[in-house]
Amino acid sequence: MASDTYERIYQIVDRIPAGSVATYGQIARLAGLGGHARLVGYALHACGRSLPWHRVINSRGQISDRSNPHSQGLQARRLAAEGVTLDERGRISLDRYRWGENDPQPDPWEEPPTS
DNA sequence: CGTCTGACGATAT
DNA sequence: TATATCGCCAGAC
Repeated sequence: MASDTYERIYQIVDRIPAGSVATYGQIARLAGLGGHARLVGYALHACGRSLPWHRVINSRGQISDRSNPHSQGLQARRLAAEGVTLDERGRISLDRYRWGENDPQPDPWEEPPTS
């Protein structure tokens, strides 16, 4: 075990449901780390476990750059396998897939009031 | 024990 | 929207 801090992070990440994604900052907050998102990223880098780390992305809705480019492709592939689609720019719609806010509520403005 | 680095985030420009 | 900077913590040396 690396430390309680990391363990806490791993627990949160393990809770992310398939088809949803969470940001590093969001996880840091849920783990009681405040806004220290960097620790989440570093923890995941050192996890080396069967964690769904691919469901964790940065606040821009993109897959963060890392030392291993190969891992980026793997993450994108895994997300796609779970139904998370990517933009042409490689961005994900956080509004749509963000963990805890993925409630389908299109609310289509069918007819705007003209009064 | 000092220094550097890293899978981030928010703010300013 | 993209780029530049700073802050923050935990490991590796």
